[in-house]
Amino acid sequence: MSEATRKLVLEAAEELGFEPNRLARALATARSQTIGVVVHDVSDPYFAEIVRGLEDVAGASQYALFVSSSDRELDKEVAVLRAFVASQVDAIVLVASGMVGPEYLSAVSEVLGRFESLGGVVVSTSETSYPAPRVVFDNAGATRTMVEHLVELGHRQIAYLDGPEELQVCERRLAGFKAALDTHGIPFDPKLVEPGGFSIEGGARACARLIEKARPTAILAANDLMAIGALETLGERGIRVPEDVSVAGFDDIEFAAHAAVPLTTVRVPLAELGRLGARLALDLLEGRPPATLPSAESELVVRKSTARVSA
Amino acid sequence: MSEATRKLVLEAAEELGFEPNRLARALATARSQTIGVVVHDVSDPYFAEIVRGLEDVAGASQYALFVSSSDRELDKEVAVLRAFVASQVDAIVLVASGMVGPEYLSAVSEVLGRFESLGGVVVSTSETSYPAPRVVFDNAGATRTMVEHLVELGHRQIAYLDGPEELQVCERRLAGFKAALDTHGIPFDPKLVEPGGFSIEGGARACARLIEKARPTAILAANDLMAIGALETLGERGIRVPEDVSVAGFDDIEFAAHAAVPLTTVRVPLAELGRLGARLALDLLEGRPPATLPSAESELVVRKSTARVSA
DNA sequence: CTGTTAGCGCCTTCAG
DNA sequence: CTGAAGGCGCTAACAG
Repeated sequence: MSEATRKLVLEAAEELGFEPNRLARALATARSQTIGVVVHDVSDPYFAEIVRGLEDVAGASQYALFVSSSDRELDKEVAVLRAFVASQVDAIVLVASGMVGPEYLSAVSEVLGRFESLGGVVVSTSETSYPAPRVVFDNAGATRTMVEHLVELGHRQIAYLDGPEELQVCERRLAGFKAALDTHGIPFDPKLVEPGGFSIEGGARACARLIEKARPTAILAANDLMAIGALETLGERGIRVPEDVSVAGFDDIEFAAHAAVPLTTVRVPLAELGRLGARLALDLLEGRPPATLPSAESELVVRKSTARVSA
Repeated sequence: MSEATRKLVLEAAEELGFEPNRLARALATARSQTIGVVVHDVSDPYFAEIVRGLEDVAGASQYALFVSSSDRELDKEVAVLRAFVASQVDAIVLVASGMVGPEYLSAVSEVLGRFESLGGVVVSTSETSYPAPRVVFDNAGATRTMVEHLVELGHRQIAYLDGPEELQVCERRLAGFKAALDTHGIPFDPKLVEPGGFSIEGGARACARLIEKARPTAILAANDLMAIGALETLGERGIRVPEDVSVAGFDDIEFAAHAAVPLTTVRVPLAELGRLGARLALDLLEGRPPATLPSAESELVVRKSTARVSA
């Protein structure tokens, strides 16, 4: 075939919008240019923002993203992971926090171990016991920072609205909470901890249960969604925020600044977490030395929902 | 091979967690069990909720979802669509609203037309000029309902915070706005329309520009995000909602109920839109007669941000 | 009805 | 350097 013909063919292909079949290419090269992303729930702004970050850098390198929600159920998570490996994704990103307990690790290891031994890359942007390279975020430390803010405002009766206790991220956040109390000589009172779902509704209910049995001067929620739910419950009861009780969130989802009372919270750079996670996965895939321990820093964001303790 | 051997192999496969290679299967069968979803921005709660709905029903039928954001840019959208067809997705779901103008239709048709002529299925859950089977939602009608609510409260100076004018969904919503004014004998005043980005920030700015030049008694935003932005701007200016001015949103994203002032809005059943879209795509893929014109109904949700006009 | 074979579209190898 | 051939893992069509 002459050079001229070659050009003609290429042009014709271009004109006809011909696109090489990625499936066939993937089968031949054992590279699908595809990354599987497991989240707990895509419609949760926390995950949605991370996915966006992932998409931005993965997309720039022509990787397509499979996104699936596990609903914080081990079975679903395993099913999703299985589907990813069956689809020959090049990498899997664990955005969904791992679960506490040995069943999680063993179930997940069974799938991911095989995946990795076949050359698959696994990275994590969350707290998980599965030993994968990860983007580090200090959940415990960030929680301590928040507690410190509350303590500085004079609070000592600090309640904690915990998320789903089976999540490792909740364990870490709770650990930070306890540690902070400890360093400030505040005894830990289990009655001041109330778990609930990681949602507005969950936070609202947990808060309702909490104020039935205790009267804290401050309430720290395990995430912004729960804090927003707390705001709602408090509002219904005529308890003013921050005059009667301070409320703090965690994550700084976009909406935190626009809640009924603008939320004091800890900023977690979600999109950045996603970007770093994707970069880490790409580096590993292309055999580049990954950026030295990619880590995302938190930042205390003080808004209107916390104030000096009154009386 | 004997029956016994067969069983043994199957068991062994099960034990080893063997999963057939979906890529190879896809190549052989020309069915990838994969659906491409184009949204404007996954981190926007509007799209995140729709994607969740899509995922739920597609996942139940073992379809995996590619999700990509176009950022409301034609070039990106075309690139995303091309990538989807190159990936041999079985169906493409247009969640991202189409754009006004002939370039959109021709650019998108070039890719999608080829895709369809090769047996691909295209469906839409949004306003788009591309002639694909779709889940119907009456944007104009829902907007009229909202305007009617405002009119019943005595408002006649109604401003409209429009979204990105190049979006077809905005065109529809604006058309509904104008039509409603017309049926109530309220002259349409272009000064009372201010466009902005479909975001909190965009709404905040548009609202700021608006109140520089006009004093409406009610402000209707093209979506909840913009309405939330308007709430912010109004709050900064000391303008009370709903006492001084009523504000209404559109979509009823989860946060609408928890905004600084709980938003009166129009509920768009987002997750349902996604579910219907996925079902439509699946029906078409499996050659089933699709549900008769799948359509999603809106509902007026009156909360605290709108009130009878004062004075 | 089981067992074999060709081929999906591409890439990589090897020969020319 | 260009061109032909084999194979990626699977399924469909076929022969036995």
